[in-house]
Amino acid sequence: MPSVTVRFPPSPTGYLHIGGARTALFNWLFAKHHGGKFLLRIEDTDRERSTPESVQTILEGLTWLGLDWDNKDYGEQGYYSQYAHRERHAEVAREMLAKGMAYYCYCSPQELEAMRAEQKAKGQPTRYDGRWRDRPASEAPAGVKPVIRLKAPQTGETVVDDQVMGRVTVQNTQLDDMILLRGDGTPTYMLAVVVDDHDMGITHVLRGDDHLTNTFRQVQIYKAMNWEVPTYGHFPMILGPDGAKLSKRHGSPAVSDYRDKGYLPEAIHNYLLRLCWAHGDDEIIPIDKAIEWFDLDGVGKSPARFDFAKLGSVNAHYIKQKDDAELAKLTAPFVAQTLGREPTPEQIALLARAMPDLKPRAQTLVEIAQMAAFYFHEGPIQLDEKAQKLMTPEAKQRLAALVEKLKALPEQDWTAEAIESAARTYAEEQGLKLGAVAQPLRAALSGSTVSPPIFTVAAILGREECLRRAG
RNA sequence: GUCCCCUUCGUCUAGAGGCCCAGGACAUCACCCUUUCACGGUGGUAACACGGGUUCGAAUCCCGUAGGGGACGCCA
Repeated sequence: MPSVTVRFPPSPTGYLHIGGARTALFNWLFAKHHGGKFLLRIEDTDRERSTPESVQTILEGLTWLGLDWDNKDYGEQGYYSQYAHRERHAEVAREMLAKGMAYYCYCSPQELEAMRAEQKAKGQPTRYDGRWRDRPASEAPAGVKPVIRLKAPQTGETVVDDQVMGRVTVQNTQLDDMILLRGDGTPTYMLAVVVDDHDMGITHVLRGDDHLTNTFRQVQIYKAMNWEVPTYGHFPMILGPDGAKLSKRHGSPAVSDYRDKGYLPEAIHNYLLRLCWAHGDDEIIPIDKAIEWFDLDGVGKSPARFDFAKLGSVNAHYIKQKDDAELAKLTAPFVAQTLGREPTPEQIALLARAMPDLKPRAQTLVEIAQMAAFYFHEGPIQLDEKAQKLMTPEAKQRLAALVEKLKALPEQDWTAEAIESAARTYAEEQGLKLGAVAQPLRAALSGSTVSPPIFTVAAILGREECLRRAG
């Protein structure tokens, strides 16, 4: 058995959340760092809200991020389904019942609701009052399917030595007798997590700190079963740019949206890694370094806000670093969007050639695609407003004169250097600045006053296409 | 309401009593490079939430206040 086994347990009720991705990443990194295992468990005990589509989305998200789990060969589905183990969960609940660590409670949901309403009205904390703790089953109302509740300790305290938050203590009077098994015989989250974590041999439970208070209840279950309690670590939450919960209002909580916006998985990695975690002054941390450096002592305690500007700059870094041909391939789907059709292999090859001048100008693949759109334009180029303004009669005259010079360049001499040299010579002859010649050419070839270096553009575009556009 | 956690530049963070009148990154501003826009380079603005202690000395330790977040479901 490896010394470290961790898990990522999403509930399949929607997309893969960016916060969930961060949790998955930290677990994955922790496992890799310690030579342990990273397991995936789908928490699908809520049959109402769990969907197979959501499972798919989550699996895709993790795969896109390269967070491969080590139990891919588990069962038919390739992951551990919590629902599939419901019998085991029920068995554990019954075992606790037999040991006197749990009891039947015959309260109806309405009754519990009324109890809470009353407590709230009195300004008391809302907790189950243990009314069925010692009542014999003979007093059970007819027709009610009882739940099984944990007989939790009523005195003393429960302590968690959290690897991130430190030692946290809660008085047992703050906790109540939680439900382990529902009236319909299905396990609650609290029971299922503990049983599965135990059965899967989980050594470290690393998750968002929204689970910190759940931990005390879970520890009580371990104690009742006399099982070894795992090591815990709770990461601070990721908040939206305004400090509120990350939502669709600003940016998005869905990992798939970042892929669709043209972010690279390695950039998401690097950015997420630096939220609540640091290794000195290091900012750009490739995956192998992340594995080497990641550990719980580097995790901070305070929540972090999501900052799109920084994500953008990290993404820009990884774009610049990426191989041109590969980048062209990754950009192709986005080109298809702006183009309205799939780019041809020739167009992708052209994109790769243009890439050295495209990639330092972009933060996302979408931006690359937009910037490259003019390359693929068919028919006459539409000049944007600024370009039109630039095209004064004099500018047109200069362009025409330059085109005449360029016509003298044969196909095999159609290089960026030769074109630039022609433009420079012409500008010098006329006593003009280079820009006075280059800008009209830029407008004619790209339709804009802004583009990658125009002589390179002209070379990539080719003699024929250039003369067509500028002529 | 009860309990738990958190609090260093706008943002992410370094900092584990003297190395800090606080360092890096992003953002921002200026300059340089330059055919446009970027990239890149150089420099600047900018923070220890507040109030008490402890100490020769506190961003670092303790207490309180304020603010933020989380949990209190037969959801996970």
